[in-house]
Amino acid sequence: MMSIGTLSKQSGVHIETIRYYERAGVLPKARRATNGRRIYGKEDAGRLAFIRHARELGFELVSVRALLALQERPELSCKAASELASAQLAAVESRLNRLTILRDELKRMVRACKNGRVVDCRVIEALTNMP
Amino acid sequence: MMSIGTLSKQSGVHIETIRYYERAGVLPKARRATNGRRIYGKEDAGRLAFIRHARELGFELVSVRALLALQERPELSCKAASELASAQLAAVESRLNRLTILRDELKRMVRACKNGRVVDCRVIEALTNMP
DNA sequence: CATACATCCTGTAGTAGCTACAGAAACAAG
DNA sequence: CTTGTTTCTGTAGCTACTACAGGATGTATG
Repeated sequence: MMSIGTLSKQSGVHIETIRYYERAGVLPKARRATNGRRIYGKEDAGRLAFIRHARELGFELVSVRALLALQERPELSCKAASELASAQLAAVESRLNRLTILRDELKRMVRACKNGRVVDCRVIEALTNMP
Repeated sequence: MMSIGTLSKQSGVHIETIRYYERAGVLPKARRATNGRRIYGKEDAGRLAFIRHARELGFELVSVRALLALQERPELSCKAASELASAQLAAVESRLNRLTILRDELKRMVRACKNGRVVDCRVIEALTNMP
């Protein structure tokens, strides 16, 4: 049981953003105290942290909702859940591949620099022609 | 040497977005034909594809500019380039870690489903308490 | 109890990064 | 020369926030 301010501090998400997420439907309508203020439990902090990570990883709110749906609809058939998860999995693996390539190129540059050599940066070539 | 339409088809980036990138300064001001239309070379397609990948990976345009700067300023000292690359590298590795965790959880769910078991989804827990 | 200050509320407006459309000019085909 | 496509500039709309304004409520202190 905590206020929106406490939740904000705990999750690192701005108060305004929390209210926005409620409006946008990625957070459920918060329970209200008798004075009208929003009250949250600790599971909300988890959900919020998840949304933040997913957003930072490049998923839009539509995809975040899809991922959250996996968590919150145990009545979903195995098949439906698996299809949802598979689709997200494909997107995640594609990102992973490209991030790995980018990382390797950045690493190469830093390493070359340590050896005192002039760096030639090929981040563009590295990512341009991707599978 | 190609028109904005051809570049758009080749790169998969909308014409309007290409013009927006020029305005936003992630693409250089395009050369113009005598009739005023923009002309591009094939290096522009590469740069554009790179921007698109970087954006999909969750980098904002400010970071994209930083990455592009690495490529396009050979006059940068080894130290400066290395610092720029290191900073981006840290951001990339953080994303890689979280994406890997998310992927493993999605894989686990799909696998459990194949075995006919009811899935319990733990994507939230997986990403909530991250280093 | 009164005053002060923090926290919350709703609502609206601003920002980044696109995306879409309107209206005009230029080009290309028949 | 007409028709249709492409491009131009400019503006308006969209998503996902972010930042206020103005008001109500809560808490701490003299």
